Amino acid sequence: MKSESIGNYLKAIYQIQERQNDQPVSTTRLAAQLGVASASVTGMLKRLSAGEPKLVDYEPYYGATLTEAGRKSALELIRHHRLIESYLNQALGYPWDAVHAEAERLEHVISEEMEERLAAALGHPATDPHGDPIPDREGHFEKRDDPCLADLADGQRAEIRRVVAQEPELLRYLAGLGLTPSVQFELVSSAPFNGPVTLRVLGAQPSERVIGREIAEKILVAPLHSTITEPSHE
Amino acid sequence: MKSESIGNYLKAIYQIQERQNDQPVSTTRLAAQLGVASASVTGMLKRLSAGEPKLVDYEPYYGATLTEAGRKSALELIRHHRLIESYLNQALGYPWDAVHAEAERLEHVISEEMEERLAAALGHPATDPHGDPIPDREGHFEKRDDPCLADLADGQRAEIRRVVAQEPELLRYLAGLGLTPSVQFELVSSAPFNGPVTLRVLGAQPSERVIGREIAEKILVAPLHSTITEPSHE
DNA sequence: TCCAAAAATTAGGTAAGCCTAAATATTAAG
DNA sequence: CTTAATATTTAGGCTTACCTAATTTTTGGA
Repeated sequence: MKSESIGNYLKAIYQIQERQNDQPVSTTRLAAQLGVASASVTGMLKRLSAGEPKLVDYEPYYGATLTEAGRKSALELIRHHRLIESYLNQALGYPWDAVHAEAERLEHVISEEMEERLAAALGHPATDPHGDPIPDREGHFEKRDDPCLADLADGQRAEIRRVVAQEPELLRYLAGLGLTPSVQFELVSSAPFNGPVTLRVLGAQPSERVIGREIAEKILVAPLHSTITEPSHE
Repeated sequence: MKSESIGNYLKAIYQIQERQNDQPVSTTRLAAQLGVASASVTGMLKRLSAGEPKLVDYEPYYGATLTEAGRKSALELIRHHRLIESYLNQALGYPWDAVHAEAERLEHVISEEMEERLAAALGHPATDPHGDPIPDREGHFEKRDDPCLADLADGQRAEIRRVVAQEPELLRYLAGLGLTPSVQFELVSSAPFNGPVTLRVLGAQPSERVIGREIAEKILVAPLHSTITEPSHE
């Protein structure tokens, strides 16, 4: 990687593109994600699209997309990040809300050797503590399109697969509610008008949880086959 | 730490001062250690002695010494470095010749939390894989003044305490000879005119080793009480 | 279609850290 | 004690990665 800054741009472009079906990323969006001024982004995009190797395709006033080389670099950083998060959590006992910040700095400086050793020590895990998939060394990973908790029908059972968030406060809140990957639950009800979502955590006492819609959309799940249909009251 | 570069200057000044009884460090010496031009060093020394907090005392044409604040920062980095080396070696199975390079980058980015967790995971070790002492969080550590292997008298037995080197080739060479910290040996002879040093590794088969004087001076030892006096031939 | 708001770019600046070349200080040797 | 060699600093430049302010382009509504 040319520099830490360049890596951060590539990661940001990758992540934004991922959320918007590979559409070009706007200057403003990137600036917001990176916390820098738009003018700085314009400058960097020019550099990235001019340099050798070309890391992004950039069309002024239109947007930026990663080239294959840029995608490769972004995924390598993401692999580093998620392996480090996993390692900090599993080997060093970090709580899941603290791993992101540490990984954010470490991801830029670890060697290929360290990457390999971390992966090996963890048994080559497929996901990090938040359920985010860890790309392999070639940048491949299973692309899932899990529905979010808010998409479930009332009475449906599901397992938490992934929590799309890194804010420590939110993560601590969810951990406090027992809503972490691999936990199973049954959706009780989704209030209308984007109201709160009520669910029952299987095997927890007490089991009922009520969370806001916004948060429910950040929890990705895998519906379970054995759906128990509750008698509907109306 | 203000920046990675500043950290490297502080570490370098500390290490040079250590080797020359806290005497002021010259621009040229620092430049050589850091691999930068002398003019760059002059510029940085000005910054370091002007900034708040003041990290070095700098007298143009005379030299630089660390202030108490500079020493603190340098020792924190050194603590990071040695803890990381130890961890890489013990927990991740790195060979001792590979830990330095990785630690050199990681030392600048780990948090206080990670420092603590590494130390705890290792049981708060006193030395790193090369036998270098690890300062505690306050920057305190036992200052020893171990003699080097070349200082021993013929027939004297000793234990290797520390190997003052980070070049991978040299470290691999020594590991190949079985000359690593805590290994015990008996000095057979020190050839005159700075000639090679011959020794017998206790409990090794074959046990005889012959190393150059220069290398022998990088191996610090602790003489053992039970000295066996060989019959002197002349 | 025209025009104001929003988005993006250009222009001009800053700080960190490096560089080379030129100037100056110090030191050591005759 | 002078001078040549060596050490150090100053002067002037470069790149990266930011910034703010001004300008230009695009877009969406009346």
